[in-house]
Amino acid sequence: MAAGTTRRRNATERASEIRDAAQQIALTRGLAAISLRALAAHCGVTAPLITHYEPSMETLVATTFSDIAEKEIAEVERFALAPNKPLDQIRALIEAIADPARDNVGEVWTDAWSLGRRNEPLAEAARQSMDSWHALAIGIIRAGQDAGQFAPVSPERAALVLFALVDATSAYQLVNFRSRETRESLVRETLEDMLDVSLGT
Amino acid sequence: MAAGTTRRRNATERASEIRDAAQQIALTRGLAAISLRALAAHCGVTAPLITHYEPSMETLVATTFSDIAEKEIAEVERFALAPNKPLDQIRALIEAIADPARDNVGEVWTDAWSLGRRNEPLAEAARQSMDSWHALAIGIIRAGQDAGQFAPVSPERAALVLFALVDATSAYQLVNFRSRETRESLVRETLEDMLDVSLGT
DNA sequence: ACTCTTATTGAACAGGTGGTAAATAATGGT
DNA sequence: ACCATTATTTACCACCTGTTCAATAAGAGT
Repeated sequence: MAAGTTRRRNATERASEIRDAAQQIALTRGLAAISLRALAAHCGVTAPLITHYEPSMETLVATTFSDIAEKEIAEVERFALAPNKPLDQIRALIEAIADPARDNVGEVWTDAWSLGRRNEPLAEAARQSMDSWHALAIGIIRAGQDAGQFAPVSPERAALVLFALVDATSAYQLVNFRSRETRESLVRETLEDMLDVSLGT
Repeated sequence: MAAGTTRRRNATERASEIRDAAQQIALTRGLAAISLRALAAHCGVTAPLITHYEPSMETLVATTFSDIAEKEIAEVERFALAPNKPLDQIRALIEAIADPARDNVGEVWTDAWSLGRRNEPLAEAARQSMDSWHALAIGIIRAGQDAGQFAPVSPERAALVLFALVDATSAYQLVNFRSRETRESLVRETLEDMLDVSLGT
């Protein structure tokens, strides 16, 4: 900071700058790396100022996770629902989820489950975003069944299995278990079997 | 510590006391709670003494995880392989895995995936124990198929799906997503569908 | 120019983290 | 009874965590 020159910013602007910083830290160093000092350094500001805007790190971690997760869901939903036919939609969904650009978000999800045990707001945020994901999948699966293109399994259970596989492989990736190709085809082929459809590579 | 009386223990005894403490801390407060101070307090000893036995917290976390995971695998394996018929074995496997007494270990697994990203020895330990689990399941599945009782799916893929569901539901539990019954039946019913068998409740 | 509001800082606190060097004292061997 | 070994402690280090209080100063309104 240049001598005596303290930049002053309006509250809402600074607040969103801090939330942006929190998201960036979470995506690059994990949810556990969100701290007053890390945020302060990232914004070029002192620690107490962060406290002024975010009195509780616990809830900031939760809202940061929620922001990241909901943003991704919205993006994937837009991409997946672009096609008209359910078969193309489920293909788009799988394609979007498998995108390596999604890796960072997957890491944040694993952090959320681990930290959620001792951070109830975070646990609540995780449950909510999980429900959002399931709702998206269930909608597509129902439509496909109504069109007679998907096997008549329980949409709820199929969605549960789908994301359980997605989430597990996402965690596996953090410790480099198996290859990306193996992890991805595990999800794809199991979904193919469940719905009795063919998803492209 | 009473005045001037410093208990002195032989090295191997103290070493295993520290490792036991690490396991206890991991199971009750998570892998991330393993620290020099926590171990020292738990053993009623000063921090540098812990360093004397465990020069690296990073590797201690990894070995602690490995100890916990391998011990559980050995126990479950003994229980699952007790019956003779593969159908009874897979039932026993599922029953053992679903045991709520296993919850703490599940939490440690989720910690391992999250922390494994920045702790390579831990990641390596996770991969190894995952392979142990898969080997156990694959053996049972192969035997069942040889006996003509299980559907002729790829044993490797079936095991991968089985544990992906187990691992995901284990993570879900940390944030109280869905009920235990829902999580458990997700695993059981999917396995029933895959192998075309009936597993008791 | 002056005042009021408030964004921001500086300085401290108590406690946590892993880690090191050297002094202390208990033990086992002779 | 003495000595050598080594388990253990004491005293540090540098750095991290969240938090509080009062001082500072930038900006908005008049």
